[in-house]
Amino acid sequence: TGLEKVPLDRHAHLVFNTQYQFLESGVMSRNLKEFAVLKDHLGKHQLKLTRQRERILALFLKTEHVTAEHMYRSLSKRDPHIGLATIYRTLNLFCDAGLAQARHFGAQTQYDNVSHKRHHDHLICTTCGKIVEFENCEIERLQEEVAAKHGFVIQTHKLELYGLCSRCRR
Amino acid sequence: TGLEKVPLDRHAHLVFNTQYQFLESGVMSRNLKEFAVLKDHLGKHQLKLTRQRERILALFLKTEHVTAEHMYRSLSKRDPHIGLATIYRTLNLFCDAGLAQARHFGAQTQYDNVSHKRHHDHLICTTCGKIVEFENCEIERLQEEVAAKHGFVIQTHKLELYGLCSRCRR
DNA sequence: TATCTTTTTGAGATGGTGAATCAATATCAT
DNA sequence: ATGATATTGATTCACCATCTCAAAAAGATA
Repeated sequence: TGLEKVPLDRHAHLVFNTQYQFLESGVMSRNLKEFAVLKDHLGKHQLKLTRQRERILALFLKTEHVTAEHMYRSLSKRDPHIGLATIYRTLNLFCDAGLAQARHFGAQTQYDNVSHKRHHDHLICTTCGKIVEFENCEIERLQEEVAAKHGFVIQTHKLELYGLCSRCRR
Repeated sequence: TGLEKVPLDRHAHLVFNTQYQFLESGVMSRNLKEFAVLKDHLGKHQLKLTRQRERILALFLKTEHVTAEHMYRSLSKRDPHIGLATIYRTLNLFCDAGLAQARHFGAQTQYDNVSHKRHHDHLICTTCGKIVEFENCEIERLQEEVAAKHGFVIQTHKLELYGLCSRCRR
């Protein structure tokens, strides 16, 4: 799903036509940074700002991670004719723009809001299914170290520890 | 794909009938430990040892990670009528037995060989899909520490770092 | 070993996700 | 306002993994 298009070199003035009034201007003013990132990406790749893209961004920024299906259900309430394909396309666009990140869970794809930097890691009991969330700075620091050693820059991570909780061990 | 069945309490003698001769005994003698784990799991859950399960295990143990499709192609050469469904079922069985671990990458599911502990963690480039395997004892030690703090004993874990490799960052 | 119960198999059907298609529509530079 | 270009959404499509079920195999029993 890569953008093959060569970036324009005339993206100095990213002024969009005033003909199109932003319906979600309230939401956007509270997410100026992300909105600017999107506009920048659109400008650089000769893409257009649409009502759908704006609405999808507004909803996307409210949550930490969503699936396309989940967004579809939410957006349909207001916008009964929004297409699921548009949501998939737009979420992939957000990935290209660096606002979102796709993660494959089971059969479904989750789109994480990159601006919510908090990643919670999980301890999962293999017997009773209990899940405990934790955070460990030291582990995160070591992860950065490992990544750097291999020339990577980390965007996000997933750490899951599977085992037996104290109750199930007895 | 959980096993709902209640474990038998008569699994003290896990002796399988000699009527069934292990076709892959050579391979199995080189993987006694994993084979024992499988037999133990089968015995505990009233499941049967079959030629297919044995062959799938034998091939599975030779590799570090496979997809069901990949195994299907390999096994079909010798066993033209092996079913893809059987491979999926058996790989999921291995996951239940703790021999394999499913990892969803893109649309497909990869099954990792857990006995290859040395290459258990992954660095994944979100742009080109490149995967680098790594190992870090210090991280594993901290994982144990975190788990202990919450009363858990770790059986296995999954650590995936997503980011940009050096090539894709340019 | 023969018999009997239970589990497993394999071929095909099914379900569900995400992407491709394309005519109609919207954006935005001029 | 106009025209070139990109986007939309209904639909179709492709793909992976699971489900179905009659036939076959495993293995407990005698």
